[in-house]
Amino acid sequence: MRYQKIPDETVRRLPLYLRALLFLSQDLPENIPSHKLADFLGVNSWQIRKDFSYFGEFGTPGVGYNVKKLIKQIKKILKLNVVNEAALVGVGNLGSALLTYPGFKIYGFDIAAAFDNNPKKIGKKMAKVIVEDISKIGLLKRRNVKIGIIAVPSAAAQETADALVKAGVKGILNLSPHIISTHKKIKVVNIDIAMDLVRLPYYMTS
Amino acid sequence: MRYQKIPDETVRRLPLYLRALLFLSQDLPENIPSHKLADFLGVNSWQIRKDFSYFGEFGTPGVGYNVKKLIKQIKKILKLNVVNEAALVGVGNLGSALLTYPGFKIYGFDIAAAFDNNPKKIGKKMAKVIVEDISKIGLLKRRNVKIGIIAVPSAAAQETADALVKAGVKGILNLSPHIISTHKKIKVVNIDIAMDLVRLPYYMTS
DNA sequence: CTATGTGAATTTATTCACAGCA
DNA sequence: TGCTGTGAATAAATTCACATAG
Repeated sequence: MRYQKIPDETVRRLPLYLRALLFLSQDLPENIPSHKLADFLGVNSWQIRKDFSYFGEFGTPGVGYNVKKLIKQIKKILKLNVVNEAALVGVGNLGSALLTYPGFKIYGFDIAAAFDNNPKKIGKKMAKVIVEDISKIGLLKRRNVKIGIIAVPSAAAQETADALVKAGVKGILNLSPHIISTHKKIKVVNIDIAMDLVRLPYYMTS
Repeated sequence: MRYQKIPDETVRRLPLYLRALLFLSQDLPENIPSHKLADFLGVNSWQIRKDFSYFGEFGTPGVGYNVKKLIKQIKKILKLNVVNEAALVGVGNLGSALLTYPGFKIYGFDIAAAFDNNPKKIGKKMAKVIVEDISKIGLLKRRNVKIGIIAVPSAAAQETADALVKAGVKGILNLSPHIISTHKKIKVVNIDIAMDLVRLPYYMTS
């Protein structure tokens, strides 16, 4: 099973496993069996074992998985074993929330730059970064930042994406409701909270 | 095909179709063929036709789909044809972003109440609502609010969920990274931006 | 002719069940 | 005995190809 394509669904779940393991590792024995992790996450144990099996064997029968080793492995698979620097564009409410959110660090993420077009915001220090003028976005190339986060109003999303790609960014998290188009080598992940909110009534009983 | 279970994946895509149609309907002819909508969304036309086919036939061969009728249908399917009132808990950066986000309205959503435990915020008017003390959350029952949005710090997520459910809420959008457990009749949708961000390095080339 | 709607084929993902290791 | 790892079975979703409607 070791050398085959990893299902997309498995890749989607790995971050969830990682988050759970990082949380549980605070006060946990050295090893965790798949069913314990499964219970915590509300999924099935065979799902977890199957997912892990795509990457090789890092569990011990009768014992479980070594938590530290497992965390290390998942980080390696997801390429989180190095620090990933990201640039934020748009320091509104949402952007500010991201800047001040301390939770990215444990995944090896660091928002290393922030841009805005509002003169009132430019130059201000937020969290650890100083907000820069959007026109300076090209500097990302030199700084070797490969990830961009779009938190600008819808109407500016496409041009922001273009500017990010031009600045050498290879992956984009688009938080605007606008669909952006890029070269297909660029990986784009979209989050529109409205899209998830809107699904609730369909599933709600009564 | 008309009377069978609707695939979850189809339900997940319906809001995307709706968003695109609402956007396109601004300056569009009366009808749109599936391939036009598909191009706009970057998906395949047969996917769209298949998805729509689960709900009945509302297209016209040789012409396409009547945009207005289609919007109406999708809204009806998703139960968005009535106003859905939601309550926000936690008026930090993220909560504020949601409160001031005007985009929910077109989906029939209205954040009708906001709660916080910070005395400095209680009583303040934000967007259209006045922030109330978290202890007043029980009043939602009387106001018939069925949807809750959790935007509080991780550590308070579970107690917030419990309070919301006690107040009669049937659907929860959990924006905290904490996994909340509720009665299984309650529909919970989780968004953790970190989980999506973290997936980028895996897919990025070079 | 154009575009829908859908059975059938294919691909992908989930679930099961159990051999085999510690 | 307890738990992993995985082939095999099942289920679900996607893709195709085309009959059919306007």
